[in-house]
Order: sequence, then C-alpha cells, then structure tokens
Amino acid sequence: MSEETKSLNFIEHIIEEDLAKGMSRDDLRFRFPPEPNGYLHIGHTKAIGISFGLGEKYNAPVNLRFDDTNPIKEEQEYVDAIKEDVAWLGYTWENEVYSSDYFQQLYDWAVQLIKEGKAYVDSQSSEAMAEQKGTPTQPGVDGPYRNRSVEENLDLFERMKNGEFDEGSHVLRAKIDMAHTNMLMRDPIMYRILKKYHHRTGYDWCIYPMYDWTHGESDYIESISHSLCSLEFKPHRELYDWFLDQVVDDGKIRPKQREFARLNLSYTIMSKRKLLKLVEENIVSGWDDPRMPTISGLRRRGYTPNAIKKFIETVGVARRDNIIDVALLEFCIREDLNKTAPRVMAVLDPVKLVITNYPEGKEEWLEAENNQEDDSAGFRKVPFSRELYIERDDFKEQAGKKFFRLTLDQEVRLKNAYIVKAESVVKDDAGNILEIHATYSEDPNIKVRSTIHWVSIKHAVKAEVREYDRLFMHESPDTHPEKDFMEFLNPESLKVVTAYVEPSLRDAEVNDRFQFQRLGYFSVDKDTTSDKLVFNKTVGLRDSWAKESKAAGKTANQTQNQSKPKNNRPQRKPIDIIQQLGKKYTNLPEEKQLTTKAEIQELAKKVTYDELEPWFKTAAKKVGTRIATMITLKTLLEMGLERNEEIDAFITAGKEDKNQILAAEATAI
RNA sequence: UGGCCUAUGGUGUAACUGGCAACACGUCUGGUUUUGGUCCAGAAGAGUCUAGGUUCGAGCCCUAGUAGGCCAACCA
Repeated sequence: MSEETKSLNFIEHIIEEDLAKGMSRDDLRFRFPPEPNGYLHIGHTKAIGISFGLGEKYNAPVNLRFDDTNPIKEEQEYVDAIKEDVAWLGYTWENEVYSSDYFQQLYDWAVQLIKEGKAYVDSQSSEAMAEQKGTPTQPGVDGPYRNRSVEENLDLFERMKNGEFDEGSHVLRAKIDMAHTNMLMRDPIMYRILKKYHHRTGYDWCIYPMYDWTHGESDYIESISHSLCSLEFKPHRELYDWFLDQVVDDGKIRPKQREFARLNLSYTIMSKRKLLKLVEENIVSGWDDPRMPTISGLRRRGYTPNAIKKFIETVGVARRDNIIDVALLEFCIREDLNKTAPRVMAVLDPVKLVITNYPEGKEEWLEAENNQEDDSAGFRKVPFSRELYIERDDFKEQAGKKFFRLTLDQEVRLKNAYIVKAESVVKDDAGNILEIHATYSEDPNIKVRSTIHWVSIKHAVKAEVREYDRLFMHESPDTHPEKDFMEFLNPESLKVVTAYVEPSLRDAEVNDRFQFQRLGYFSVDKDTTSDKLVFNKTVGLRDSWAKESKAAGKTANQTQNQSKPKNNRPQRKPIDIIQQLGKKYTNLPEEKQLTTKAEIQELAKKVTYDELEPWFKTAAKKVGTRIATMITLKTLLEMGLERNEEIDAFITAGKEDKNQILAAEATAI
C-alpha cells in the first residue's frame, strides 16, 4: 500500500514548513469563526472545509467560534442554524466558543494598552474622524484628542464601560499612525458604545469591541495556530499582527493569519445581504428554498454532505479570484447519488399508452432491480396493467433516425417489462395526442433501440414534483457594472408539475432520495403530508439526447453555421505543429532533438513562405521557436525558395545568437 | 492618484530545491448497457498576461509594464 502523494495547497505548504521548522503537531489548532447574522451558504462551506479538513488531516482540534461582537445584527436563531449546518456536513468541533466569552479579557488588555500609551479615547463625531483619516491616496492627520493623558483616557474608558455616555459620543482607538499607507493602521477603533441587548451577555456591556481587536486576540486565547480567512482580510493582517504584538507571551502559540480566495459559483450570488433580499421580497420561499445556495437550501434540494465535501475538495484552495462552474457541483451530487439512490419509475409529463392485446383487468407484479450500481440494494415489484402512462417526450408519430424511442414504426422496451409496438394514436380536435394504442410481445429477444420508463395508471400515485432551474440567468449576476442582480432573475426557476409515480413510493419519507429513471435525482420535500407526496428535483441526469436534439435544431435553423462542427476538429496546419515542436526544442535531450528536427523538416515541406515569414519576428527569448523556424527555412530554401532581405536578416541574427543550437542551424544554411 | 494581492487549456487547481506543463470538470469520438444514465477506451484543447534579464535550461528567480481584485463602516 503506497501512500498517495497528493499535492498540497498553499496553506498545507505553510503548515508543513512550520512543522519542518520545529513546530509540534500537537500545537496545530484551527477555528471556524462565523458571525451569527445569517445562514451559511456554499461559500462558507469552503472555509469550513478548509479548517475542519485540516483538523482531520492533522488530527488537530477545530473550534466553532461565533464572532458575536455586534449585538445589533446577531441572533440566537442564526447560532442554532449554523450549528445544525456544520454538524450536518459531518464535522465535529472541539469547543463551541464565542468572542463574547472574552469580553472581560479584551477589556483588561485594552486598559493595559491605554496605560502603555497605545490607545486613547476619541470624542469626535464619526464624520470628523473620517475626515482626518484621509483616503487611500492621501495620508490622514492626527485628531485633537490623540494626546490625552493616560489618566484621562483611563477615566473616560471606564465611564464608557459603565454606561455614562451616549452611543457615538466616544470611542477607544489604538494609537498607531495616522499617515500609514494601510488605512486600517490609521488609529483603528477598538471599542464603540452600544447600549444594546446581546444574545449572550444581555445588558452586561455598554461597549463592544470591534472585529480587528477581537479576532486575533480570540485566536490567541484559544491557541489557534493558523487562522484562515478569505482574501479581503489580507490588509487586516498587519493590524492583526500589531494587536497580537501588544499582548503575546513568548512561550505561547502566536496565531498566524493566512488568506485564501473565497468561492464564487457561476449563476449564483453569495452575499448574505442579497440572499436576504430574495427571502424578504418572497422571490424564494425562505433561507432553505431549494434554489438558494445556502447549506439548508442545498440540503432541502437533496444534496448530500458527501457531495458537498467532495465539491469543496475538488475546487481546491488558492489565492486568485475564481468563478466555479455549477456543472462541477452537479457532477459531484450525481456521482454520489448514482451509487446510493434507489431507482424508481415516475412519469412527469404523462401520455396514456393502451396495450390493446393485454387483457382488461389483468395485472402483474414484475421484478425490478433497485440499483444496479449497488449489489446489496435488492429488488422490488412493480405493477403492470393494460393502461400505462409514459413520458410524452418518449413518443413521436414519426421521427428521424436519431430518435431511439417509441414511434409508429419503432418498438421499445418498457423498463422491467415487455416490448411494445405502437399501432395508432387517438387525438383531440386540436391534434394533441390523447392516447397511444400499442401491442406488446413477451418475446424478450426482439431488438430495440431503447428502453423507456412507465407507470401503471391504475396503481400510480400522484405526486407534486418541483423542478428547479438556476435562479439567475447571468453567469456572474452580482458583478455587472450597471445592472442590478435582480434584473437577472430567472422567471422559470421553479416549475411545479403533477407526476405519477410507482406505488412503492407511497411510503417514502422526508429527505429520502431516489433516481427517477432516465430523468434525474429527486428527494422527498418536507412539505409532504400523509396524503400528498412532494418531490424536489435535485439534479437531472446527464442528457446527451437533449444536447443532440438541441444541436440538431440549431444546425437546421442556421445553415451558414454548418461548417462550424468541422472547426471543432480542425486539421492542424503544419506550421502550427512546427511551432509547437520548436517550443520544447531546447529542453529536449539531444537524441530527441534529432528526431524532432527530422519531424520539422518533414512538415516543412508543406509550409509556404507566407506562413513562415511572420515567425521571423519571434521574440529573442523564444529560442526554440526561432530554431524551428530556422530549420523550416532551410528546408524551404533547399526546395528552391529565393532569398530576400527578411530571410537574410533572420539568418544573420541567428548566427549571432548566444544560443549555440540556433547559431549552428543558421550557419548550416 | 497611494498601498497590498493575483495572473497556467473553456472552468478550477497541480507541477517537490529551476529540467519534455499534470489532474478534475466541461467538450468531442468509439465501445458496453433493459436508464440516450453509469462504466470502459480514446481525442482535441495551454508558447504558463506582455517585454526584457539571470541561466546550459524559467510557469517557477529578477526588473518594468498590462489586466483584474481588495483597502477610506462606531460591520464582520
């Protein structure tokens, strides 16, 4: 058993380096620090996956810390929802902690900073302070209260704590540098007065610490070794370190903040504020609407923790902005459900199929395999009778050769049952097909091109099926320079249909997941009652027929585009192959250079001078390309090409080049 | 008009101390199949943002540029 050497991401590299430099594995400790002001979404899953994943990898503890320093926005409801979501994903935290647990320690440290002359009480309006702060391009200036005495600061700060002042009348600021190039270092606010109820500390405090002052110190208190957050906190790192410098003891773990790029998913938004707007304006039914990118939404949609974890693992961790294709998320859930979801038959858009040679009143219970991907899944019985529903899409009176399903001249197999042959159709006055009349055969050896699913009308169970499409029609709905994300809403993101499902589903329970054969994966919604089944479509199956028919429709409509498919697999031009070979030329071992050279010479015979000439201007740096060009030129000359000024110049330059291979080729001409 | 960060196939990530740019998704072929699914076999697609430099050799190191992102809440 060889251990798989998976490549490390940059955070793992940092940890490995720290370990190599002597840090003990036992000292590794991480944390996930959500603010309880909203629901977790798929973007948070990345942060959760990184920190908890590292915890699993290094067998290190991970704390779940609620960053609750702003009583105005934070609520117990969100704490509960966040805990549920993290647990559902399958992670176990070492300690459930709160920044508010540290309010007293933070206060004591603040007093210490004041005593050391590193913090002061400012009593100006926020406007005045903003004014003095300057801009990213202009330095700030010192305010009038910057040099208050330690005694006065101590007195004021204590009275702030005691509630003697109104909100907004004073703040405590760190005394750093008003002209610093990093705006965050221009005397950042550490405390503000807020006479508000806090979900954990009640009315104990009248002052609340700011994020920057709280976060690093909380990490330090918990002995977090690596504090991982998203990229927008990069500028905060300098301040994080400054605050840490004021309190750390040499013997203790000093936390390290490192930043990674947050996750963006195509066709969706991640901003809590914008998601809240969708909820408040009833665009969706709630935070857990199956179209929402929230963890609770994905859960209700039928996603599994495994699929989400696999997805996070696959997208990787790096430091550049990204937009991940939703197709990857869909791949992950299909991959998981393919192995685990029992197969059943359900018809979403029914048309009646009457089997005229099957006796009226007769019924058979046929055996059906539950999941061919899982040997332990077993079998069940499905009822068959004279009148069935099949999918409207699965029948056409006449169709082209590429249509494999039922037509008046093409037989199909009914899954788990017989082969049927369509004989006639019954239509209404408008020409809509009401019934298809068919005959069946018990001969299992008839060759058919496809198998379709069905349900027996008499035995079918009615169910509501909610089919979802992406909520937005733009790949990146909230980055458009002029348009609001709401303008990209997909009006058809939800389609509710009445479906007919096989009777075995009558006992399905909330959250059960199934594959409706040939259609997709569906899960039982919590709106299900004892007399009404409700399914959510998690994701459709890959559908190469839908792609095929769509593409066919396009080429039929736009004949001018008919050459396009050819462009997909173009004959590569010899000159292009030559340039590609040339690119690697100088790095090849000598032996391989010879064969490559022979290859180039052969290809060169099919190259025209007009194609070659532009390559004379290749940058000096790209030696390989110039060598390939030189070899080609030589072949062309041997074939009778006449010399001109450009050719001579190129050869001369080649002869003088420092690269010996190039010089040799040039001289050889 | 300051500072910081980032730049590798369509997308997302790899490439250990410089050594023939790899993997996944997606796309396209073909095969198997009682799911047009799965599975299997294969293919196309990248001069690693640009221009210089260092080096026998640069995606990686250096310089300059370009493009994108972040930074001026008593939010986190």
